[in-house]
Amino acid sequence: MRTMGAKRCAVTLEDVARQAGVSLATASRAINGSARTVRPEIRERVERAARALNYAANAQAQAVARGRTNLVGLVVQDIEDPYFSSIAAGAMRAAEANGLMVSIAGTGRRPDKEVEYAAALRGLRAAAIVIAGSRTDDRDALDRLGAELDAFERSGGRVALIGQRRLPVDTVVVANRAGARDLGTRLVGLGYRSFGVLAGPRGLLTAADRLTGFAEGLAASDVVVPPEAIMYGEFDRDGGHDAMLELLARRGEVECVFAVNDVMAVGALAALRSRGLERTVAVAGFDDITTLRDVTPALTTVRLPLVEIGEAALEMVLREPADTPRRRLVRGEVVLRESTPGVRRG
Amino acid sequence: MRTMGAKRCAVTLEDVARQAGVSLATASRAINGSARTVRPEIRERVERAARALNYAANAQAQAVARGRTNLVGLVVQDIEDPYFSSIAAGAMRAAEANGLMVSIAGTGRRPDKEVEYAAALRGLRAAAIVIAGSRTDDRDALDRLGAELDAFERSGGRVALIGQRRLPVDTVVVANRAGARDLGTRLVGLGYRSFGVLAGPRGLLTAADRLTGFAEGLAASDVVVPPEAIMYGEFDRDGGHDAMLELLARRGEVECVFAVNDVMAVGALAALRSRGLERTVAVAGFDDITTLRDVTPALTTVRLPLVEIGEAALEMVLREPADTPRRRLVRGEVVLRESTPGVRRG
DNA sequence: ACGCTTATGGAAAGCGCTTTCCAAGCAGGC
DNA sequence: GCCTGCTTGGAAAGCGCTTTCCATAAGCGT
Repeated sequence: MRTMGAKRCAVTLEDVARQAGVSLATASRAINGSARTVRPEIRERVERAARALNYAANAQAQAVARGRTNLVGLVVQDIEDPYFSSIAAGAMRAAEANGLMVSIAGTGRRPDKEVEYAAALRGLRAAAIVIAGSRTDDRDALDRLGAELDAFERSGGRVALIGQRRLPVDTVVVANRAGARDLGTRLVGLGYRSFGVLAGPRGLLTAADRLTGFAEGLAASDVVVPPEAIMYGEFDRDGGHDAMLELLARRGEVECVFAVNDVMAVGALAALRSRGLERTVAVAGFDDITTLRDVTPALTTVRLPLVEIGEAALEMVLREPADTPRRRLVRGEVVLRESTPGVRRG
Repeated sequence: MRTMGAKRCAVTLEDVARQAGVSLATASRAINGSARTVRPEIRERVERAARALNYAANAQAQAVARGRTNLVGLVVQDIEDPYFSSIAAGAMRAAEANGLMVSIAGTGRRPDKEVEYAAALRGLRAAAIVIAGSRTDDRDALDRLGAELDAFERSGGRVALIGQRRLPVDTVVVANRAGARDLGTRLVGLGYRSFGVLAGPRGLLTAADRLTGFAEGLAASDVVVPPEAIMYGEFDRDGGHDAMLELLARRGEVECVFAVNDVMAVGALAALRSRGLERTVAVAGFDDITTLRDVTPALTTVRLPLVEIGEAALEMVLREPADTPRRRLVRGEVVLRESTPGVRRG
């Protein structure tokens, strides 16, 4: 661990107190808020001194003395991914509204990094941790995360998870399965009968839930996705692109493809375009990423209120802890656009 | 400011020391690194105790005692904006490589928020601040930011700016003007003669630089953008969309439109599409946002290595301070795609 | 005038660490 | 055997705050 070398030589509260001609205690009470009151005249003097010296209270020292922080940690997979950056934006907005600073860490989709950062945040005595996580099915990583979060909670911190509903802590549950089910139903309603799915990585529960839900939605109308039309791959744009090409190579005749997230769907669209098929094969995604709203053909998808999800997680963590984990369910809403124009069957 | 209520009751170093049967000093030396050595046998005992108690050193207390932090602050306008989230990703990557935690704040494009967060980070005794900033021409806000950063540096912190080259601190300078100039030149080379510009907000220097550079690029070939074809507006997707519509309403005949960033360009494309003109009017953007690489027609733009910019800023801030501010120049590279197919004249 | 409550300033004891400063133990050189 | 010098553990003094706990002064009903 590299740390900075410069020695700090900042203005301290003692400097302020001396300058104002009062005691340390009084200065503290006047400036940094306290149950005790200070005579207005003196408070004014202290404040003036602080301003003159450009005093900024040492938050670390305050944290040590008070035994609490105004720092919350947010752990995401990849801040560059619009899914996570929207969640982060929501969390940051809620944090700001509550006077909290947020520290963000990116795990690069490695579950063990989640544990590592959780430990770091415990060290920082963060007031809370929000993990917008991997939803892996790696039992071992999950257990270690659970243990770490447990230690964090026992030491007085609060925890909320987004999406990950397998740990006994407050969670914002995203109805991936229900959303995908709705989508499947609507697509069948549009007349599609032959489907492919770009299913993302095998171990990723989010992806698996969406696949399951989608299959359920189709099954309600007795449509099935043939196993060989389910292509696994990466969860990103290139993953969608490559999976699409492979699907095309394997089975030419699909009418409609469901990519388990928008970014993959866009990759799929690009792949189809490269074959001149972008108006022939219908494509649907999931998430309704803002930046992707202007692709052509406009993407049918399931809209998730990502910013609100981030806010909800942070607000959850701000409330008094409940004796039993809370869940807050967030549903997605199917948005049909031109990428699934529907079939006219003769 | 709202803070968490729970009192912390975490394992302390004293607990570890007692459990290991050594003094506080020894425990500290054994666990948290020190110049002094500890006999291997004792160190082992301490480490085992720490593990048994699941000890996590209180980073706040360490910071107070040591007088330094491993926290760096990153101030961006809007983490949801892919421009900033890419920069953040780069900065976070570099931070992680150096064992630093990063705290991110979003200003929502309000310059006074930058000052506010800089002050908060000074309070946190952050090792460094990186501001990916507004580049406003608001003199007053700039002065206050300068004063705050000055105080921060004097108290031992390091500062780097991205884009903002008006303050005497280390800066990653983005060659907006040169990039736009190149773009202008290339577009003229493609045969375009009649241009419009979607110029973003009036007070935003980034936007202004890109406009200026673009005009210079055209001027080299004696092409000018008529003032009434320069549309000001918001710096986002809707800003581009609306400005495009207005431009269309005002002057029907432009061949090529330059939007000062990609997000606006996509908005413009959407506006054109709504008029059936997306293949008639050429569009160029700036930034080469990853998520936007799959729009159709593929967007001609100036590629900025955003992730590297974030990394560069963080690395700058990690180096020993120089007596005179460093600048690191980052140039953009024109990428011609189908949104500017070129004109066949004659 | 008296006791009693209430307001308000200061001294000092923490908070959980790091880092002197001391002292003890031990090897080696004479 | 004594002094020097090195290693290593512990006591204690901070780091910059907050928050008791005290002390003093003022307000006030009787």
